[in-house]
Amino acid sequence: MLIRSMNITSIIQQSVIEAVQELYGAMIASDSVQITATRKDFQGDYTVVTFPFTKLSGKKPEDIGIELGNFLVARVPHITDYNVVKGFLNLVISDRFWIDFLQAIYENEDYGCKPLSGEKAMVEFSSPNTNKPLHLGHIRNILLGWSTYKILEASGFEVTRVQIVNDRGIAICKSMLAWQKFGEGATPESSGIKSDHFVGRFYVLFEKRFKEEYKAWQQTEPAKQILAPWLLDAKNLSKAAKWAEDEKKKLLEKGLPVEEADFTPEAYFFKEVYKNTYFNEYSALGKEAKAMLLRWEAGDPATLELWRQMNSWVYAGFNDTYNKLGVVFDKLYFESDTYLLGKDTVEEGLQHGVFYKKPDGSVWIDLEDAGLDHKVVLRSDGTSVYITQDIGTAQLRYRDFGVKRMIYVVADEQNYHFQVLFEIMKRLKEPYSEGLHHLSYGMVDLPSGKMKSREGTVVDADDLIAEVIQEARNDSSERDTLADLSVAEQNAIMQKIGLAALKFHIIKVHPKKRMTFDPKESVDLQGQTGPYIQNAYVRIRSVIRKAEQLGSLAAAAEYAQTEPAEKELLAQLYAFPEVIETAGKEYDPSHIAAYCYNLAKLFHRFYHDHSILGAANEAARDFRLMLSMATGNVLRKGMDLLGIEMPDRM
RNA sequence: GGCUCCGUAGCUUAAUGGAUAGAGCAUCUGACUACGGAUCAGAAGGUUAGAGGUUCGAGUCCUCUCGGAGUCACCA
Repeated sequence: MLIRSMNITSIIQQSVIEAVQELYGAMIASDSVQITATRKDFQGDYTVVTFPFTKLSGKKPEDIGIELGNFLVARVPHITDYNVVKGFLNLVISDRFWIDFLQAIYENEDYGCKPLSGEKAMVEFSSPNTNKPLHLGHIRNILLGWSTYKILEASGFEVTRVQIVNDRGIAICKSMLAWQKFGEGATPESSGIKSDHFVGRFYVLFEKRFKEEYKAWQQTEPAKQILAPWLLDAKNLSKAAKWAEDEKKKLLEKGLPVEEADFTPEAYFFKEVYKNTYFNEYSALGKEAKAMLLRWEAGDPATLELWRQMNSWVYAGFNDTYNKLGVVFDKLYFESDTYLLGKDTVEEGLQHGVFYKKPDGSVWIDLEDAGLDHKVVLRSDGTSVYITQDIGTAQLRYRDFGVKRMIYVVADEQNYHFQVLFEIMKRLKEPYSEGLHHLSYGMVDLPSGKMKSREGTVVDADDLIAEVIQEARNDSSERDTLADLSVAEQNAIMQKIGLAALKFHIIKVHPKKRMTFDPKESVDLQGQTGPYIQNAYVRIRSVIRKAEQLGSLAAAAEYAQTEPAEKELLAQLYAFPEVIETAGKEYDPSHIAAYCYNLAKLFHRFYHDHSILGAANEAARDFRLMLSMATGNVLRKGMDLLGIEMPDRM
């Protein structure tokens, strides 16, 4: 009985340990027993690698394989046969085992998921700035965050979904100022523009006006006086020359004309070297924006009102995008509430010697023995920096929810920041410090190069979503499978297909890898795509609809001999819980994506080669129906873990 | 320059240290009076950036070189 409820691979593992002890008198650890699914070209279901046992037994790997094989067949009920190829012992599992397994799971819609364990986790994702709409980079972030939440939940955690909204600072002040100066009282309603895009336009407008102002200033006498000495330094000139070379190369690669661009040292100076200084010290617009930030910090009512107005527009727009992506949050943390947090902790840590104070009054931490650097946590004027706020926010979250695991979904440009943050939390002896994890993901590039919001080369999230849905619609119009449905029903299906294409295309890539996003490929509906997997599911639904009057499926129990295509499917279904476990342990949804694709592929092949409803006998038909139902459930669950919905028809 | 990450077919990518590196796209060839062809089967395409090393066994671990990215703020 116990054996029945245990995982077959753990049974094999345990049995191998016993075998090694009985045959060779050696104790081995369970992780030295390597068990994998047998490769397709060989006979068998599971493979034990016998190379590691050569030393302790003094025998050849082949002989060990034979001895272990005999032992396992004699001792383990469901192992019926074995064969040995070099150091690989291939074990054959009985059809009975697989058929029993299928009986046990085919109606269980939560197969693969663990019950709640009482442990709590938190996932922070999306976390946008409130000065412009969401773009492709946010989409990767959101998909990873959402999927991580789903996977952790399936792993038994109670998960809280949060974002930290960067709703304050100079960026939003730029949008506010541009609206105040140039907006003429326009609103998203009056202009008919989606409200977050509306705010984003003013951010862009600010940058445009600032550039014009800067350009004009460059012709003035003070500018020339600043430039002249810089031009005399040979080091500067060589830097400028290198910059010019790099820029020219980039243009050539993109096939853009080189002649029109300005690559003089002057251009380099004003573009790359002096821009920030100009903004901070000379710019009239810069001065106004900074003044606005000061008024905001001082709590000036009119400024706060404008700020609330602009942000509420942005939130309405964000929510619309989140809705389209099927994403919700349990709690929002606003930077305007949290940016002063952490200071008390630093003061306290200062007493305990975790931090130290420099003569100028700034407070630091020495992390050199952890392979890191010295890091400032309070400025000399006593105000806090970015990391101070993160210290306080982590503590606040622990107080709010009691979570011992916090996952931050943030791009890899902040790797160092999180290394430092987590090290600080450890030294502060926070009870959850071991459970902090940075889910770091690579930035998204376009075939034409990097996305840069200032250069207008970002892919907008709303545009992209609309585009993939339109592509699904175009493709569907060439078929007539949905003609009897209402327009609303058809639209709902198009949305599921288009989003599946987009989401799967992004989430199938390992998070850590920087990815090149080709819009043309993201709307593909064939091959290794979301719609391919949906299509397998739709086929299953269609068969089940046709089979509904058949009743009990009792004859499946009499099915005796499985076909290879069926066993491959069974073995893949059997692996589902383990895949969820791995994805959860590694915080890596791409495992689930690969799994779903492989399962769909196996099903498509099985479906093509074997008739389900027209099977030779009732036993085979019922068995195959069960197998289809189980596959459908797992596909739906697996895709749900990626945030992808399955249509019943398409 | 220091530190970190990445480099796999033309392109996008997969592979708890294990068998002949697995897919998809694109290219070429087949399979539709069909349980839904958004499918299936096949061909062709690889010195896993390069050189050493550890190991019975290396795409994976170690060292170096080359190429790309990120970071090294009293910015966030």
